[in-house]
Amino acid sequence: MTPPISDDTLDRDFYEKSPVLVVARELLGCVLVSRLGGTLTSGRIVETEAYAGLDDPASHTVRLSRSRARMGGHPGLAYVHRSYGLHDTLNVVTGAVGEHAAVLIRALEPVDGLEVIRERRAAPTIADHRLLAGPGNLARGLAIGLSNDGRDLTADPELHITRGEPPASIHASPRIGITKAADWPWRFFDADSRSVSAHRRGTLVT
DNA sequence: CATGGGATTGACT
DNA sequence: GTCAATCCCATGC
Repeated sequence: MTPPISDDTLDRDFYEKSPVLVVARELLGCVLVSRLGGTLTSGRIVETEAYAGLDDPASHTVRLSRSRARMGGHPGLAYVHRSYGLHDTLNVVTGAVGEHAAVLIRALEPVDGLEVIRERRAAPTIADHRLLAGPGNLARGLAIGLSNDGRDLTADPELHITRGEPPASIHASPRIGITKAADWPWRFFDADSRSVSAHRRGTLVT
């Protein structure tokens, strides 16, 4: 029996806000919960990136048809993308239907299911706090794959996000690994977390 | 149908 | 710091 969605699960109103930068910041400190693969695994979100709609040259929605269909849909739906043929990455659609905005979840601090996460990562020498650092790593650790594209995170017992304590200090920096709009400071991270994926300097936001 | 780029990662110099 | 693995999808012939 899968437990019901809890009261503190982020709802449609949370994801529907604009601009996407606000949602990207507010997701920091929330907890991504997965029961995919039959075991509870979860982590506290410490790093996100915002991708805006058709005016953001770096967003998949301007280039990829599947992304365009997904990101133009309802806020709170998962958009899972395979990157470099190897790694799957998790995004959440935000804003109004047709706005084509999404937030990429880039890093978590492990909370539940550490043993299973470590098995899935097949990385015996990695420190606990680094197991879910990086978008491909967290998807692997929480058993999130391409087949989970389109899940509704506001109503899915197996994949959703719950409210948490916001970080004391949030920094912003340019987004990682993109070539277009590479100077937009749309990556946000918890300045005090050791689980942030890349050690790039940021500027204080809060 | 052939080709090339990409929201990455870990191993290695 | 460099580099290759690997596949989805868009583009062009």
